[in-house]
Amino acid sequence: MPLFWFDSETHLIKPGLAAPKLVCISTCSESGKTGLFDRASGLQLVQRVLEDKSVIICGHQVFYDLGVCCAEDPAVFVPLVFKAFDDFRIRDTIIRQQLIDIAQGNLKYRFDEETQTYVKTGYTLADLVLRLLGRVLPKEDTWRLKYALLDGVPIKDWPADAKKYAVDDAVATREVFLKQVELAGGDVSVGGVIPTEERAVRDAWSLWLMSAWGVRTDGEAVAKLKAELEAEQAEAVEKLKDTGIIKQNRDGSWSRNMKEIYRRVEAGYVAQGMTPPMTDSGRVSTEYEALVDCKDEGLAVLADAAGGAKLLNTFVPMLEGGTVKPINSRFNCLVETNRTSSSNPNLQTLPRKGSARNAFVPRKGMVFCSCDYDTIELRALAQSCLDLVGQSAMAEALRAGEDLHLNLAADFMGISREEAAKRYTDGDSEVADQRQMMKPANFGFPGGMASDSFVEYAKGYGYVIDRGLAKRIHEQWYRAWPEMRAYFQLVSNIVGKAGEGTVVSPRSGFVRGGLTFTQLSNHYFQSLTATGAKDALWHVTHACYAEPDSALWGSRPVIFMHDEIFTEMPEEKSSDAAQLQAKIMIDVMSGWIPDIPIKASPVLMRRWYKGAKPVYVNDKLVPSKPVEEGGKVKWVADL
DNA sequence: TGGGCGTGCGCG
DNA sequence: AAAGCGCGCACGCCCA
Repeated sequence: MPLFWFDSETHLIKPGLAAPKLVCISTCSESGKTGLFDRASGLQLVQRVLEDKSVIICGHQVFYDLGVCCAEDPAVFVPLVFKAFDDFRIRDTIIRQQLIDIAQGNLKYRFDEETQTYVKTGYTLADLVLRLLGRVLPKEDTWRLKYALLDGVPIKDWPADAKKYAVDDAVATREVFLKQVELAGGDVSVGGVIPTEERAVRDAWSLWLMSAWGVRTDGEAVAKLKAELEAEQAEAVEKLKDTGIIKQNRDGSWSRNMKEIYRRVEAGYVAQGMTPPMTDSGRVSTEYEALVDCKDEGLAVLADAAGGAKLLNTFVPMLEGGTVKPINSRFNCLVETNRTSSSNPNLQTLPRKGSARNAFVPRKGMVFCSCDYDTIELRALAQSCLDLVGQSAMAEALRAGEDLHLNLAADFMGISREEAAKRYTDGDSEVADQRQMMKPANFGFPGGMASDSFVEYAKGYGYVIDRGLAKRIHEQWYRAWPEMRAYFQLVSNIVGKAGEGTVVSPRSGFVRGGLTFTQLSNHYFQSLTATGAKDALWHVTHACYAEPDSALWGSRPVIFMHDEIFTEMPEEKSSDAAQLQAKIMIDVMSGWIPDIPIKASPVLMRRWYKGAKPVYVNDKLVPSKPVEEGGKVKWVADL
């Protein structure tokens, strides 16, 4: 298949405008022949190339360029672009390099031969040209950010360096691509495929579209949240301003005085005859627990105010932006585990407590659909055990429809699993509490956690236990899931004496290197979950954008949170759309985790509510809203 | 004044 | 024998 490289120059990206107007298209053929085309002829050319099923299309952050074309003429380009992804005809030099680097454990930092030091790994075109080709791609003082000035000017009248810069990028992308084929030991004649890249680019396209569509917030809710948080902070400042714990800046704002905080934490522990907790680098810890446990009145106030301060400073400005223009979080397709990340702003870490999530609202005429997988990482773990060690009690329990936390609680209480199940459904609070206490066991131990660390980990779930109890729970956990001994043995063998290993995931083919024992323990189930969830996102996105007959047509994914797809749906078809989304998610994940039942159920909302429960009226899924009833939250139809 | 770094914490 | 992971972000300190 012939390869074709292209790059676009555009007007600038602005908040709320992820795909700005096109100025020109530059191209490079497999033989190295270059071209430079104005907007109209460039679009025609890209269209022809997309239509030609014999061509593989490559770019550096190619999703941006494809998105720009789609924005120029959606009716023509959206179906063509999806078809090209369907046919695995798109390649991206960033994705390729990231996959190569993850396989070698070099994604974030790598050893630089020239300087003999570890350096941060970069992925701009200039970074890759320098690293792979050993030459400098001029980026400074070029036309890069100024192509809007040439919009409408015939290319024959462009300054020579403006033409050169545009073409150079396409040429450099080709050279980088070919070098990558070499690095990966591949064959250019079959497209130079790097393991899992063909799916990765589809995933990345889904995530790019999600970024570009963006998500809105509601002005009233944001203003209310901001006012509450500001009042709370002012109150804390009033209490702390004369203690030395905080100090006033020139502009009147207040900052923590770390020296005084360190001093007080230490003094507080010493006064109780204890040694203060330390950080890894030997400094006195100032985490929440330390601030509370040192029994210093002022630090207790500080500890309480910290959450609100973070909410106010990190999230409120972002939420305010969303009342004016869509929030275009950047979703990154690949981190070391094959999971995704989100930045500017990070929508994957919005606090569950507080009201930040409640500020998000769907666009007019739309409702939100949230659908997440039920205990998916444990299901992925069970599948991994079947694949790697040939058996899994966890898999059997899941196939029998049992509750993994409840099973563990029953074992621990010395009662039968049947009895525990009955008492739990009857609302027995002792069983419910024991079950709750087993959650950290099921979530922490698979990653290779030791029972001593479990004491701290359980604290986060609200359980204060001693080392002896932690050890007993750990042993109980091993008895419940005996395959985990073989699992850790296998992990240990792979990591070996060197303390570092490389693995190819059995189902996805994803390659990751430089793994330590605990990293690998987590890696198998985390990467398998990520593979399935991203693949599900691609199929949901496909239905939304490229399948006019689908119930999902016209819906738009807006946030992806590892095991959850959050979507905007036209209200009139939202019941069918939501149920189709859930079906796609289950079907796709079942392809990756075929031996374990997969569960996911959708819920509709007119605002982002945490923990929302689905509400059905006459078999139709309708938007849910919470109502307080005698101190309990009940979910009712929001019509 | 600005970048680098350590710390702590949000989420899954 | 021993072993939670991995993101992004803000703050405050340090050093140039």
